[in-house]
This record gives sequence, C-alpha cells and structure tokens, in this order.
Amino acid sequence: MKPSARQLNRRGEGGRLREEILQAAARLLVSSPADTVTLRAIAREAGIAAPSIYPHFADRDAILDALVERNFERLGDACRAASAAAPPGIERLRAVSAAYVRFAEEHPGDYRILFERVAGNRVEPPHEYAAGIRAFTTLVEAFAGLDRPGADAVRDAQAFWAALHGMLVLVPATPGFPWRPRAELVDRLVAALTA
Amino acid sequence: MKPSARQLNRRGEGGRLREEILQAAARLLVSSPADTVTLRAIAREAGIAAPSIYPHFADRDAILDALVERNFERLGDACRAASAAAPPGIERLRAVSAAYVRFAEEHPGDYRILFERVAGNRVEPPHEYAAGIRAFTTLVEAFAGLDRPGADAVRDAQAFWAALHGMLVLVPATPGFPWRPRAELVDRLVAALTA
DNA sequence: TGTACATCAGTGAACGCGCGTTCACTGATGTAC
DNA sequence: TGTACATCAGTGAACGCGCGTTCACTGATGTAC
Repeated sequence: MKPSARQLNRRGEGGRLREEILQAAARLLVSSPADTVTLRAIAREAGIAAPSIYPHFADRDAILDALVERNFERLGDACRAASAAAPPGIERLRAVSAAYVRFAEEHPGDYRILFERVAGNRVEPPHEYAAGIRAFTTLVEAFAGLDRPGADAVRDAQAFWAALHGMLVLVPATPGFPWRPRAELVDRLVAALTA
Repeated sequence: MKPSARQLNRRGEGGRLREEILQAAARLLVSSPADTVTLRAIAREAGIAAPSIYPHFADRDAILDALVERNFERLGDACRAASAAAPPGIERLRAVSAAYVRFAEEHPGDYRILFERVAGNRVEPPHEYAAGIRAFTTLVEAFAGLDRPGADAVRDAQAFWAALHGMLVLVPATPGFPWRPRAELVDRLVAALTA
C-alpha cells in the first residue's frame, strides 16, 4: 500500500542518484560545519532513504572523497580556463588568481571541504589530491611566464597560494574584522610577489 | 564501597579541574578533528566522569570558547614579547612573525581551533575574538614601525597575516606537497611586502 | 578538645536521541518466449 | 501480441552505539558549638 516516496530512476539510470547525492552533500556544506553533514543528513537533503546511499558510496567518507575530487577538478578547470583566456604575463597571473578567488567565493562549502578533511588528521590523503596539485601548477606557470630572470617562480607561487588561501579562510572565520577589500589585498600580493 | 576514582581536590580548589579540562581538550585537539572532541571524550582524557564537567562549563561549546580565549591570549602574549625583545624595524617584524609561526607549530591543535569554529558557521563569534584582533595589532605596529613613508601598514599587515595563516593551515592539509621550507617562504613574504 | 553537621568535589546509572549499517522487502521496468 | 519472470532502484524497520544531559548519590573536608 505504501507508495515509494520517490519516482524511481529508469533501469540503467540508477547512476543519476550518485550525482544527486553529491549535490545534496555540497548544498549542506555551504552552511554547515563538515561534521554535521552526516550520511543521514545527506540522504534527507537528497530526499531519499539513508540506505539508498550504499549502492553508490561505501560510506560517508567516500561521498566526501568524491566531492573533493570533483571540486579539485572544477577549481583546476576554472584556473586553466582563465589562464588560457588571458594574455601571458602579469595579466595572466591576475586572471588565474581572480578565477581561484571567484571559485572559493561562489562555492564556499565546496572550497572549504577541499582542505578541511586532511587537516584534522581525519583521513589519509587520498589519491584525489593529485588533482589539487595540478591546479597549483597553473599558478606556478603564471609566475614562470613573467620573464623575471633569476626569479624563483615556484617559491613565489607557493607564497602567493598560501596568501590567497589564507585570505579565503580567514575572512569568513573572522566576522567583524575590518578586512580591506579582497581585491585590494590580492593586488598588493601580486604586486609584491612579482616585483 | 566503591571508592571515588579520583583524589578529590580540596575544598575551595574545585577550580583546578577547570584547568585540567581545558588541558585535556587541548591534548585531544592536537591529533583529532574538532568534531571527535566530544564532551565525553574530554572527560575521559581528563580522567573524570562526564557529569563532572558541568559545574565548570555549561556545555562542550563553552569549553572550546574558553580554550579559544586562552589561546588567543597566549598567541598575543608571544607576539608582544617577541616584539618587545627585538629592535624596531624589519628585525622586529621578523621576530613577531617567527613567534606567530612558532606558536602554531608547537601547538597545532591550539592554533587550528582558533579559526575552525567560526568558519563552519558553527557559532556566533564570541567576544573572545577581540583578543585575536589585539594579537593582529602587534603585526600592524611592526609594519608601521618600518619607516616607509606613504606605505599602507594596515594593508600590508593584513596581506602578511593572511599569507602566514595560509601557510600554517595549508602545509598540514597537503601532505606530500613539495613545500619549500617555511622559513624561506616567510622570508620571501617579509621581503616582498616590506619593499 | 570532641563531635555533629553543612558543604563541597565528584560519581554512576539512566534517559532519549541521532547516528551508521543490516536486512528482508516492494514495486516498477524491461525481456524471453 | 500477451504474459511470466528476472532485474533493478529504492524503502522501512530494526539493531547496537556513543552522545549530551539529568538525577540522586557518596564520601571527604572543614566548621560551629
């Protein structure tokens, strides 16, 4: 008598639910700390019963791993696209960092989760993190393309990345603090580290 | 018949347990993600029964609030002491940033918790965060003491703080990443942002 | 000095709750004949 | 074309667990007389 709560996916299209689960987890992460994003909460957000997750993911960690992998790829894609669309030189560096900042601001939960899970010793760094390193190389290339003989592009890119990331996590973590506009700080960092 | 598991504090010295609870929470935070540091886990680590916490703290959040307040004060003290002990100028800036980095490296859990709780929208920023802002002013003063006419000390200090923080959270969050030595990156940031 | 008693520091048992996970199941979809 | 049936997508009930919190308590300590 009890009807299925949900319109079933058609045969062979069960994989759709996998994507819906990832999207539900991403929605929750925007406004909730990672530890309240439980498997059951994700199921509720996706509008399914909790056990329905298991055919698609081994456990909660597997969902977050998949999300991290997807987000690293999207972040990397955004950076590479910005790089390709801009002329070489400092313009390109500015374009890449703007794309990086934009991703973090438009998808705050997606960005936060990228670095939150490993930091607390929660998980072994999974292979997905290789995608994160690939995203970083776009930044190194932008520095390397500046034609500054004798400069250390890797060192400068690392310092710059740390600064960008620091801004992006510190600003939401310090409400009420009189931060200068993000663009002003990014400009100052670009100017300082490329000089 | 059952003996008390613990040697009672003497009359009027019940406050001692408050400090032991804070220390237990700090020990757990070093190696565990914040969400596994439950009230019961803290009690276990402190060697007491869970209800014994209530005379000292209203709930788990109150413990973490108190820890954050204490840690901000210690971090601020370390920065101020380093500043006072160094000659004015770039030496002082180096001394303050070294003290900041040293605090974060020697007390990783204590440092991480400072910015972790607000970021996930977990809590309203409590009044304790004023101490965090006070710690930041030491950095601003170091920049202001550089005698660079026309320079924007606040902007540079903010960019520098973000960069330091970014390094300190990114390095543990990216195991396997070929980071340059922290000192090298700090030196580069000091040089770049004071030029 | 002795003794009754109030107070203080901390305990153990118990509760209701949400969690992750298992299990047997339901009902729609497509396929073999 | 019809029909029996295997398969697939997803469900609901139930479990054991650790959690936060409450409650009445225990037993040592200090104090009033």
